Amino acid sequence: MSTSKDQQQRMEQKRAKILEQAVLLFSEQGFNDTTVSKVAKASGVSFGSVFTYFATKEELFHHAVMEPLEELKAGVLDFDEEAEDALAEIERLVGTQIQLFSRLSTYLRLVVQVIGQEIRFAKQFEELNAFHDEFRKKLSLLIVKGQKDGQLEKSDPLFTAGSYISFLMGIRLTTVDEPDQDLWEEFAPFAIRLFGPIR
Amino acid sequence: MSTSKDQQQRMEQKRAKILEQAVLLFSEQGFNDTTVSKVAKASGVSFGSVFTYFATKEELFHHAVMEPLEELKAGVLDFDEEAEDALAEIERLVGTQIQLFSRLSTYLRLVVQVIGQEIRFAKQFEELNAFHDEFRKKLSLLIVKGQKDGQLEKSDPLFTAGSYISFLMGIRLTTVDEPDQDLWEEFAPFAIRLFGPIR
Amino acid sequence: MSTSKDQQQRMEQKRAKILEQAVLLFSEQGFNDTTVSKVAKASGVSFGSVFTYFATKEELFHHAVMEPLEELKAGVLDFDEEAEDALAEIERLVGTQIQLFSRLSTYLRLVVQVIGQEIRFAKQFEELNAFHDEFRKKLSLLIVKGQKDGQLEKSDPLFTAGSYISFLMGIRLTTVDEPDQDLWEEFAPFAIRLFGPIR
Amino acid sequence: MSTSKDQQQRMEQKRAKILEQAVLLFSEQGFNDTTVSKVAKASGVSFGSVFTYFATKEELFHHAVMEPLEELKAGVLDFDEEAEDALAEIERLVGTQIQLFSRLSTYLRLVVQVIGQEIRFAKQFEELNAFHDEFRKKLSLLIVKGQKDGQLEKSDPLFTAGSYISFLMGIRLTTVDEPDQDLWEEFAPFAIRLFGPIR
DNA sequence: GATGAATGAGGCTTCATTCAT
DNA sequence: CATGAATGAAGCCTCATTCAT
Repeated sequence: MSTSKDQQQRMEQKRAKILEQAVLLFSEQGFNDTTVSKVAKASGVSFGSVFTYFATKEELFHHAVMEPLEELKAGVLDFDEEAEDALAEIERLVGTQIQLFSRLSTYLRLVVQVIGQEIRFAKQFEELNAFHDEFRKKLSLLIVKGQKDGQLEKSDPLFTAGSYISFLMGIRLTTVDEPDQDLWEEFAPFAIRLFGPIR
Repeated sequence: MSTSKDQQQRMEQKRAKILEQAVLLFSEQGFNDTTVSKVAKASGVSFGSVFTYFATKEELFHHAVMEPLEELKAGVLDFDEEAEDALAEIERLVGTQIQLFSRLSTYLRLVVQVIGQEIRFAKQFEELNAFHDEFRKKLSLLIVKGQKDGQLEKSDPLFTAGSYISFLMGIRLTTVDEPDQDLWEEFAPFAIRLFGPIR
Repeated sequence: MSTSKDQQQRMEQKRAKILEQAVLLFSEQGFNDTTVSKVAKASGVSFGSVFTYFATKEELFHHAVMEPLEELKAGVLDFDEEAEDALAEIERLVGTQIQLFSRLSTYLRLVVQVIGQEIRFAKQFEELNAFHDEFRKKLSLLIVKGQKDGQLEKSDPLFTAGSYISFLMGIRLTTVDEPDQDLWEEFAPFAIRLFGPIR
Repeated sequence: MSTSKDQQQRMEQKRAKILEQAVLLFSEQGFNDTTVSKVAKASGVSFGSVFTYFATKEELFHHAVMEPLEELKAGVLDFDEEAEDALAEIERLVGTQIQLFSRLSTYLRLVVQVIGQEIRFAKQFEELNAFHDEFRKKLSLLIVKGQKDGQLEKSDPLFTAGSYISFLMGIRLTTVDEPDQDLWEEFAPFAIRLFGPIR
């Protein structure tokens, strides 16, 4: 065994540290203004070491966008589209997701960059888009149920779901991060309004 | 008289052409990936001429962000916050503004960039933010009236207005531009829901 | 006319100067050890200016190999393959070409590099090889005539021509440039021996 | 006895393997384009191990040039400069040496690199040059004898010997390695012509 | 002795800005 | 005012060498 477990662990941590700082810097300063040197400094790693873990800056960016996506996916898709009480499930899900978006707010700023420049970041955009579609479709099933049960006003379910996602992203875009207070939660009632709850 | 009116007019046109292409390129490729040379080529102007009209690239960007803002401002603030029928005015305004956003969709992509990197583009961000505040405040007056008149459900008027703006920006962010069909209009009913219309 | 003749001429000269120094440095230090910075300094030009004239270092190398080739071609192919007295023509041509090789000795060191690394410099190698073939074929016509006329001993004409060229290149390889005396001319009699002159 | 004979032998083999691959890679790709990592991979040895056997890349190159030189020396100097029948000895020696050059063709490509950049590889060049001189001098003794005995035409013996060596190196330079057929042998008659055999 | 991660110097290339014509 | 060549700072990436395990 050439590399001990210790060694491997330290490398894993280093890689994680680099990625973490990369997400932060990319999200704040964008791809171009985030130099590899800045990432190295922020991670407490030498310039060259960044390339030990990520072959190119492009690849570093790719991983910075992709790896946290898994957590986002898990959190966002964690609802029951066949829930007995559709409206209640929607209310629950909105609360959870707004919290999630608030927590991942740094990462989401990075997502905004990718979406904002689909051509430049085509590869990453495609993946995000696929996830967007998946989410929208699953959510619209729940919406359909709510409408059938008379809990929600009629409206195209896909557009309804899309509106909700746009709203979430829009908040991310227009809300300045304030560490002390959390404004995100205030938006939950409005999110629910988008679904057209009856009563 | 060294510069005739003709000359002046030609220069005015040149400047406009450069700015137009700058907005397009900046919005598609971001600040860094948009080189002065690209702008020159796209505008059919010599490389050096760009600097005749805009002293630095930074200044070019500044004008690209600021000058179209006037049109946006005019369109967005063009409503009567003391309208007799607040809900009707809101419905009208939503329609108008969604059309406006659809039309200025290229420019708004540029706005997204600025908002997404508030630190990098602090100066421009501040101006956009000021406008955001102005819009929010004026709109909330109308919302207050609607709530008083029993046309709208109760909710913090500033947050309501903010939700609406976030929604608009969110659509801009998540909607891929499709030249042939206009999806924007589909979102109008959902925008109105955010205001909590009664009945 | 945006660029005056003067301007154009100065640029032409600058380009020539850069190329000249590039040939010299590439031939002495090889592709990798010749940095663009060295070329710039040697040419009395700023670092960036090299890229005004040659888009990449690779391109600079390409031109350094290709442009002087024309002169070499002209000089080397300047003989009459149907000459009445084939042997006399060969003796003349050997003298001329040895002088030419002596004169172009710097450039030929560069040619040696290309041939020595056919894979690395595949594109340039191919061109040199094509020229090699052309030269060999034309020369072998003259050799055939000399053999028919009983002036030369029998031997495969293509190999004979090839031997002669190898010999020339071999001299270039093994002869250290001595500015004061010219050793090249001493090799002429041996070159002629390769053709197998009778008497 | 910390290192057993077994251990020593394995190390010896490892070293040999590294050197062999180094010769191959240096000859094909040159000094700079041959990275230590490539050599390690080609030798089936870990990256760091290369430095166990050769302190620096420079030293690895030095040994790659120097060690096979011994075999070349032995083969090339293995003739009797006082042979009874000088011409017969020359004919024999040419045959042997052409075979040798054909066999060592990879190594000789490396030699070409060193000669082609005498300044960069001054140290190695000097050694090759010393050998060149030794060979030339010994060979010229045989040539002198052949001329005295009326077997060879008169000509400066040192230049004659030098011409022969240049010819060999020239073939190495201009002949593309073809694994299946051996073109080298075809050049033997021409090599002999350089010595000016009478009859 | 073997391994491969860590380091940072150095090279190519891009590009905003300057300025002579 | 228009043009585009000249400049050099700054960024990404490679790779020889070091060294801890």
